Amino acid sequence: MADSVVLDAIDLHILRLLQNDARSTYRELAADVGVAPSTCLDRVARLRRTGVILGHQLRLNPAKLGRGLEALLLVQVRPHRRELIGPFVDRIRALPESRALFHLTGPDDYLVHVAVADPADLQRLVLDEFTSRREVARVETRLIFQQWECGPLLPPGPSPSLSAD
Amino acid sequence: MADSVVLDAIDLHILRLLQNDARSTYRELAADVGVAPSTCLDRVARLRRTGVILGHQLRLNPAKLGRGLEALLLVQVRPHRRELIGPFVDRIRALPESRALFHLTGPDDYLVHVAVADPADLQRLVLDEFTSRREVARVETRLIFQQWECGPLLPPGPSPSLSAD
DNA sequence: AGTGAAAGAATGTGTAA
DNA sequence: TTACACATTCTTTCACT
Repeated sequence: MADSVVLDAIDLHILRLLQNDARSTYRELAADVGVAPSTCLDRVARLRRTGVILGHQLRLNPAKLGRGLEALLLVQVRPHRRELIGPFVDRIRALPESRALFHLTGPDDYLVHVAVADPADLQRLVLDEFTSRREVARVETRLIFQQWECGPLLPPGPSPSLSAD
Repeated sequence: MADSVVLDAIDLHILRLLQNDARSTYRELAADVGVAPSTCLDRVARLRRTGVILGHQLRLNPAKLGRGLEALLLVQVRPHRRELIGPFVDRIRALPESRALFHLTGPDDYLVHVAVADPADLQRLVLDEFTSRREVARVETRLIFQQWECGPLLPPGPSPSLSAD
């Protein structure tokens, strides 16, 4: 499951187009890539089967949902043992405020990306859901001024621009 | 983009279902929610128009694309002035290794989520694209052991409908 | 908000390279 | 095995109620 899959120029072209707009139809993809629509269908089905494409996700605007303030919480869990971090991870993932959770190297064991209504809501979250837990030794809160998505994720290598045309 | 949007129980139900599977058909949504398919279409179109739904994103597996190592880079930019950070942000966003970029409060000005091939690739990225830049005062690298998506993003509070700005 | 029809897309089958 | 054309089925979308 962690092994690389062989992707040719057509696969990469399709992935690049789908990352621009995940709702493109197979007709549109086919026209851009220069193959038949049914071939595009086969290619995408294969990418999905081999685990390159994990799924389709809806991107929502947190501000429009009453969660206009986002923050990253750096969390130290002590002691850092399986029987404590399992329940910790489960609990954090289940919070409606949590957007993403990372287990990291370094002085902070976890980074939690949260979206809340306002500073008072953030204070409540930190006090009631983090520092009140026995295994949480320290929480450092960093507000997010602004965030950006970055370019499409594509394989590294000498020819990142091998487009099929 | 900061206009108030009022979401009723049907909107929230649709959003919850679409976050579970962004490829659900309007027929399936309609059956689950208990309205006509065309009503679902109208609701989703409105959520899209009002900016609640920002778009559909393809979720890819970085490991399958030869980027099996992910890390978070905490970056200090000195001096932290507009004429320096504008080009910095543009450059980082354009890197094929960048997945997301955050401008933060706290001692580290930026957090960059990157996906690379291996530790040597990460070392090259840090040295050639970060510490070699004059405005980058410090880079702290934290490897990602594991990461999790969290539950659906929904409005806070006991009231099923609200307005947000 | 719901109904039904027309347009369009997804998907399976057969077939040739 | 891989790509393609075609046919069938299902979905989306729009005019009307």
